[in-house]
Amino acid sequence: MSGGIANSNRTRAASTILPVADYDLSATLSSGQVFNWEQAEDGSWTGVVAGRWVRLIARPDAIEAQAAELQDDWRWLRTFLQTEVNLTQTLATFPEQDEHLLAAVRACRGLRLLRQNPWECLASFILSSTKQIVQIRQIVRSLCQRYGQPVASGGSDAVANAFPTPARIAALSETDLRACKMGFRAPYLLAAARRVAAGEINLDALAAGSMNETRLQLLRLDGVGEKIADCVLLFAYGYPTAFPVDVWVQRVITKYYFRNRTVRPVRLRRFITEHFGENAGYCQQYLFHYIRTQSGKNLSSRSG
DNA sequence: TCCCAGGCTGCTT
DNA sequence: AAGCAGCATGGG
Repeated sequence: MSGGIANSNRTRAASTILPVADYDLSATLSSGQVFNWEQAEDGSWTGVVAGRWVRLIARPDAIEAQAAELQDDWRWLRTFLQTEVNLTQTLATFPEQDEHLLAAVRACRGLRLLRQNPWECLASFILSSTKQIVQIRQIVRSLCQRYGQPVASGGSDAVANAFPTPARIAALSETDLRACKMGFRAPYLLAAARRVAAGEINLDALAAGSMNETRLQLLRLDGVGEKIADCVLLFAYGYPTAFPVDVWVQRVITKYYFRNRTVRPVRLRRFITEHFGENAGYCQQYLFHYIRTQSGKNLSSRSG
């Protein structure tokens, strides 16, 4: 379509500067949304996005990106990082008069929601159940190193590995997957990969449906319940009201908004919808990251 | 040693 | 409908 003449007018480079204010790259990449990013000694982060290795460096009001190869454009990265989102406008939609959420925003300002590939997100969170984030990272890393497509790297390593495709995983055995230490989650991941690879579930087409339609499709998968579905709806499909409730979020909402009294699921859902509003998912990520990094200790069930 | 982890499934009440 | 054991594996 676009011929060589058009391309020759464009700047092709292996690095770029993405201007963006209010972006805490480290908080964002370590906040339990993604599990396949590594931070170097110098503070830079490396990962694979849309099949391309990339190094990210936080700059004042910008993110510097270095790829392994020349790039015609950087939409794949801007989409992933969501650099066009105006954080001030998003935060302005948060509920006023919520001292706990305000404290989280003060402590974690610059935390962002990413826009991930649906398969990688779905597979990662199938592997997440009853696992600590550090362990999820280990499993995902192992899965990528063993079965992911090698891609050219600009770092000290010659290659990096993309997240394995549904077809690649579908061709493996449960034993192959258990070698990545994913335990009882192996059959769930394998079955999901096979159904996606067979076209029984089209993750790309789901983006065209409503949030509830997409949720129902995700819930058809064995090993995927409310929480994992909400993670995929929020982190991959970008539905701003999706609100994953894990043990941490359950704990913090019970403590902050219900005086530590037990809350039935229906009531909890109603509160979340009415209180957090149009960007509830963003609120959730701030609360989650806040309690895990700042005041997690006084929320633990042992001291609770 | 014991409890817990960005849960879900299937079996009991 | 709601409660609950079991599930693999590793961290604290």
